[in-house]
Amino acid sequence: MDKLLLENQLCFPLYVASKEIVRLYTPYLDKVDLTYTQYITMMVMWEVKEINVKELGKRLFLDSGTLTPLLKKLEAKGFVERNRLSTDERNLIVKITKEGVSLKDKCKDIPTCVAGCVNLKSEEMKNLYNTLYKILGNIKEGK
Amino acid sequence: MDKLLLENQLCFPLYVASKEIVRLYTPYLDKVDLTYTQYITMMVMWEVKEINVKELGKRLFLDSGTLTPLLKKLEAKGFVERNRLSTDERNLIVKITKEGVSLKDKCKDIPTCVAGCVNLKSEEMKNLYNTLYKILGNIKEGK
DNA sequence: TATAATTGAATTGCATGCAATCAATAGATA
DNA sequence: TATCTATTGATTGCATGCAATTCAATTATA
Repeated sequence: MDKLLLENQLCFPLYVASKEIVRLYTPYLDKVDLTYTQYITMMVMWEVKEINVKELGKRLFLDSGTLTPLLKKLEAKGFVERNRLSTDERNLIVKITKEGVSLKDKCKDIPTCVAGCVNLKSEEMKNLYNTLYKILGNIKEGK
Repeated sequence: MDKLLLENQLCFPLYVASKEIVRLYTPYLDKVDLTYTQYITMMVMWEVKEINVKELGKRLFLDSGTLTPLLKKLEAKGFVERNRLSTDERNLIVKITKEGVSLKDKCKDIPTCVAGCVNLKSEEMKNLYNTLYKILGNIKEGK
């Protein structure tokens, strides 16, 4: 078997599926003025309300090079506030605003819409979910 | 269940796993002076030897906005040649060079190295592969 | 034949991603 | 206290991705 044949790759369909699903989100996210990365960032904000950049990056698997400009844009849109922690000025605290909180309601139908396009059975979704987190665990372990 | 909770997303681990695996490739690809996108492009070239941009884009799920600059870089590195088709000058034909062919041998151990880090059982890999291609099929169908 | 429609690349502009580096600050230690 | 080290964001530079637009070549059609 040729291991350098595209159709024998596992990473390639993963890479493509990721991009294609993000693309599925685009028309829905456009309506609420978010990009996909901004959307998953808001998910964390809806959950925690307040967090510093470091911890946010850990949850999203993103570094400050991506997050800093992204958070400035979310701030410009009025969904979050950015302030230094007075007791340690190195820490930038991101805090959700009222507008940010109310944005969640406008997003409530998005997951169902996208899931419809992906159209997997519940069992397949669970297996996929578990396998992906297993991969992430294995990669982290290997570091 | 809160459908807007990050841990309830299926797309998110897909998105992260894709990025993390691409990151695993990076140190190996650096040694052969390729990026991940250039690498999968070369996989197609190793297989077909000659192809136009349109068809290449279909195989890789990439458009000319990504491929045009990428192919110019591969040309600058000497791995491919770019020439217009004389019978229809709209078509740009990408052709692999001798250097491009011999590059394959330098890449032969990369898939095994990366697979080692991902570290899934053969059965899980097969299931994942099938599920991902099913998703791609479903998305294409929904269009 | 002249015009319109189509096709295939290239270009442009915006949003990531991420490695590497820098700057500021806090904490530890001599 | 003064200095060294570690931590945390911000910045920079490069490589995508991709939608939208433009451009050139070709094909279809009146």
